[in-house]
Amino acid sequence: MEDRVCLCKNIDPAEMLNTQKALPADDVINHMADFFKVFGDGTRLKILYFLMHHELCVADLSTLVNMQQSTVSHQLKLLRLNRLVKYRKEGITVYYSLDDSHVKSIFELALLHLKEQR
Amino acid sequence: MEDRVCLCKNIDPAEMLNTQKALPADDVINHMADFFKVFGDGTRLKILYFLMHHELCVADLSTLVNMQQSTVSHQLKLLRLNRLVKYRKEGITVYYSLDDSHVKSIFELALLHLKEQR
DNA sequence: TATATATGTGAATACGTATTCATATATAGG
DNA sequence: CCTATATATGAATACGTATTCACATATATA
Repeated sequence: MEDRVCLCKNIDPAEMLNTQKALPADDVINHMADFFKVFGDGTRLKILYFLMHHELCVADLSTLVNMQQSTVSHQLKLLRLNRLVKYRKEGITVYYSLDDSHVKSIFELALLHLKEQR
Repeated sequence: MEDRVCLCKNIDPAEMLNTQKALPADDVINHMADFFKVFGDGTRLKILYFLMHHELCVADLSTLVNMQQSTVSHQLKLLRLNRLVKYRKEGITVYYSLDDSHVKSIFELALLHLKEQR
């Protein structure tokens, strides 16, 4: 980039500085991006969708999403790391369930957006 | 996958079928995933954030996000295709603005989620 | 028409990531 | 202890994608 502070073609430099200062810090932005990335995959969306209705073990989940158990395990790990799901062990099987109250609202917003397009 | 309809380790086969039927169609799921993918990138998040506050031309946007104009143009195209931003041409310069009422709510939900983690 | 400026775009590149395979780990039962 | 079952995980692979570079396009102005 140039070594000027601001190119300011069309808005007031002072206002631009204020706008820039109001931007969330880079790590916040990155966390947000990571959060949305989790929702940016069909398999994970399906998993989350099913977990909105049931607590489910890995085997049943992999049947429902029609993917290999290994794939589902990998994705569940990602969902766990992002604290969207939690699990409970019962003997040999592991039951997963939602661990975030916002998942449903987020789904609904996305569907709203899609509906408003032709 | 196996040629059985359902492995049904732990939930009732009938209920599983119902759950499976209630899942949005694959193309809806894919559209949702694509929608979230758009938010899954820091540069685009910043662009959207700035457009929440101002209508802005490409040059000013690229200054604000501190990225090359070419990069910003590419990302704006993606945002346009997903109908998240609209533009207005004035002579030689192009002004972008938000084209979706849900962007703000979506940002807020993400921030809520992040706040609730340690 | 020639030039300058703002934006858009195709190709190349480097990096991320979803899936699969093979295998490891953990646990229950004999 | 041995076996079967459920889940987790590392390596490999194939594919997607964010960015940059170089250049094209469009528009205003001299």
